[in-house]
Amino acid sequence: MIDIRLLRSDPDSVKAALTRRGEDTSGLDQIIGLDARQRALASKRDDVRNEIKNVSRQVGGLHRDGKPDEATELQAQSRELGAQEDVLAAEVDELASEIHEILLRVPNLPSDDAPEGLTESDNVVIRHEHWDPDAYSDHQRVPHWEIGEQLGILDAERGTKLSGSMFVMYSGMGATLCRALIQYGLDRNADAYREMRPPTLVKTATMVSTGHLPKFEEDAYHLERDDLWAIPTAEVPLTSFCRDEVLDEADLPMKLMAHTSCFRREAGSAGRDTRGLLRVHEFDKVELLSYATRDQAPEVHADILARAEAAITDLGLSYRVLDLCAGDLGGSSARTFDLEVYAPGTDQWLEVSSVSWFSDYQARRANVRYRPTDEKGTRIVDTLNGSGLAVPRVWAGVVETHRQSDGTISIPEVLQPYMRGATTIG
RNA sequence: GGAAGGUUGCCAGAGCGGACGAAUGGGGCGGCCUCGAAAGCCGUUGUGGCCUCCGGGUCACCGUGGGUUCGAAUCCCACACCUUCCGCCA
Repeated sequence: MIDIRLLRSDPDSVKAALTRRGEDTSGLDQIIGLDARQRALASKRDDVRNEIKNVSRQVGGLHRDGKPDEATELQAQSRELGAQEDVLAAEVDELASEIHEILLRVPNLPSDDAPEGLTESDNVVIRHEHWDPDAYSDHQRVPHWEIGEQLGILDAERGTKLSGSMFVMYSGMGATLCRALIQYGLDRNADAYREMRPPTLVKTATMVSTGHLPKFEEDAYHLERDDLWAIPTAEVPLTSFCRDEVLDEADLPMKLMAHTSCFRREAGSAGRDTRGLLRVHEFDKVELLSYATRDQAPEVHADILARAEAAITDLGLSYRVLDLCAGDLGGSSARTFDLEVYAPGTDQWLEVSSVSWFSDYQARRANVRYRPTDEKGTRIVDTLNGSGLAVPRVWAGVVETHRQSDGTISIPEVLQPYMRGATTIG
């Protein structure tokens, strides 16, 4: 959630920032108007309450002093004030919730550093790593779904039989490779990130905190009977890990990581990139997340990005780094770098990590604060996160990149200890 | 799923209709004492909103949401969560 006080004091800069996203900012004037009315009425309501308190105190005193007649008189007066208060309070509450509803749907202000632009095509490729377009041989030009079928390690048909399209089943060494990637993704970050294993089903409030609700309700699986949501990423439970808590500045930056299943309905993307592992409803991912002060945020952002890159590099994969333009940023993000692995078999760049800085947008929703060591009061933390390793697309990248001329796959050295020492698949 | 008990400030814990934003103890912070420390003594110590002539004023918050009342931490109702027991279960 953006800070309504900023909107109040400097509406033009808020509008300018949101315009960079391509947002329609006409709703903001509505908020400003509602906010002014809300505050005026609230102040009136408080005055009435103050009066009621005073009168009631006097009633108590009169009873003690044995003057019940005078007390009765004052009680009538207070009752009248009470009626006024009810009317005012109802109006204030209604305005407040109206403002809150609108505000929950206003996206974060993009960082000044985020590139100008409105669509995917305006994203800036800031670098390519380990990539040489001419370095690939014909035996690497086989899409992973074909490799998976040839080697019996990916069973798309049965995945569909069990759960429908865009659900997959890994088999044999394919499943082992999944698990290896997960452990590899966790172990290599265990030096600085505390491993967590949060619930995969969460309450509505938990989804609201990250910004996944109410705006993106269609993208999430909802278990109506229990009013629980299947998390689309571990970012959701980890961001709410410290919800409604006040942290010590000394504990920041707090760095957490978790492997979870992730569930996405992918509404509106039917028929797009649906082959193989490019887009699936359920997948595994290792997520890195941090709570930080505003000053610490840039360093943490760089750290998560570096770690995500190193994990891919050590798997022998090529990738590129994108700086997302203002218009292509996720609603909660102020700045995002995407990592895209090059998959030679499908000849596509596959997004495997989104490393984002959310400023205090998510933490204001989640009410995560910290107590600065050298000043009074509390401040809202910043949150940052990124995929340490997203299994299916990395799986695809590994299988296509490391396919050898005999059709087998050579397993990257870093994964071998997690695969019972195996060096090849097939 | 059933039964009982519980939820108060940083922690423990009192309060059970009126001077309670909340006793008392512990902790933290500041000071006195001391070469220094401990002990002791004194003071101080929640969060948030709005307004502010920046001195302060005012409102809200005792699990959450409603209700009763002139007045609710205190009474009533519902719900959530925790603990224990029973049932079920990997």
